[in-house]
Amino acid sequence: MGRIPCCEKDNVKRGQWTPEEDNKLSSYIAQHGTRNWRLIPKNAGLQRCGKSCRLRWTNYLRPDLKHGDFSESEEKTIVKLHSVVGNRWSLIANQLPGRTDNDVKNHWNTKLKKKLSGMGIDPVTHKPFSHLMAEIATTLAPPQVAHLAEAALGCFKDEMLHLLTKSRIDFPLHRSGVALGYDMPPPPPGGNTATVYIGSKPDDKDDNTLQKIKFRLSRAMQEPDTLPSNTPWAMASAGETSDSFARACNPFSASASGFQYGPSSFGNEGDGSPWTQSMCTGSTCTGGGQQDRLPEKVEDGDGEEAEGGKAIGTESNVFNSDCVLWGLSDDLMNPVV
DNA sequence: AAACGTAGCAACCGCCGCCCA
DNA sequence: TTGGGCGGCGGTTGCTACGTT
Repeated sequence: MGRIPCCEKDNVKRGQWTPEEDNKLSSYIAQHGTRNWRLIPKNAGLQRCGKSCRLRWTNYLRPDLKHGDFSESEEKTIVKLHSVVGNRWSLIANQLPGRTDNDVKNHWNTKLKKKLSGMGIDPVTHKPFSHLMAEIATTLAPPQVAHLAEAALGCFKDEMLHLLTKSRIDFPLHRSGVALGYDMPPPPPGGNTATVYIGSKPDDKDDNTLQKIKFRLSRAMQEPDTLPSNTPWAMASAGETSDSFARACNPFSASASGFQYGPSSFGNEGDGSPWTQSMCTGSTCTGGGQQDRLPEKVEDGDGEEAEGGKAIGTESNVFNSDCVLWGLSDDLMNPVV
């Protein structure tokens, strides 16, 4: 069986577009519009697949496209929306005028993911790595916890070493958290520099740092209940001698600035954590079935629930009550615009 | 200066859902 | 009701520029 290819691959050109091709496509679309992508290359005199033309137009040639770096607010929007809808790039791009899904996806994969990881936040679940570990650890018996700690150490060793010793963190940990929409607690004394340098000479610190990480990780795993609440975000001080790693197990606190994850949004499951399963079931918030669908319409003008709402989350529609909490406009919460 | 590694971006691929005959 | 065509989407790949050793 198999699907019929969208065009005869033998006769179509692939790879980079030339300026001539761009001109042909642009001028054809300017005259005739984008009605039938299959016919466009033929009529425009291009030896390209219709799909390729569509992609070139939507991702590059469209006059309303914004080229260049993403602004802080754009990044913030991406992070916000990603935490809700996951990898629904087109949906996210819809909220960023002039940006395409490809742009957003690339920016996420090349920049934002690393930024979040560097902040100790899992870009998939938007939870602090340490909190994830602590959460898992609470379900395990002590011997398993020890194994988990070892395994985690193995998994994250490279990243941690990179972060802690190899190079400077070239984005401001605390402020970047705010910039990305996370509500970041104030930095620890002396740790409020815009660029944080951790460690000086990697070689003589590696072993020592590893030992510290090991110790803190084990402690965090074994004593999740003793973790202080509302303690400062501590990743920036991971190179210090304090129990910063354990403190990092504590997620962000709630405040009025920016968007935030909050217990009220997702139903606190009684562990004192603002994080709940509904937020953390996977990259695309897939709880299964249709749960990852955005509401087609959350509310109409009268505040009356309209039909077609497809909730994200488990019990309640997070969009219904949390627009304000997330600091998102109604437009953002209603992707069908 | 050359080799190698990495990051960023553009483009491709294949699947999916909608529309229409 | 069904099946084909088409556009849209997300994941992945490949190329290029830049940085590091």
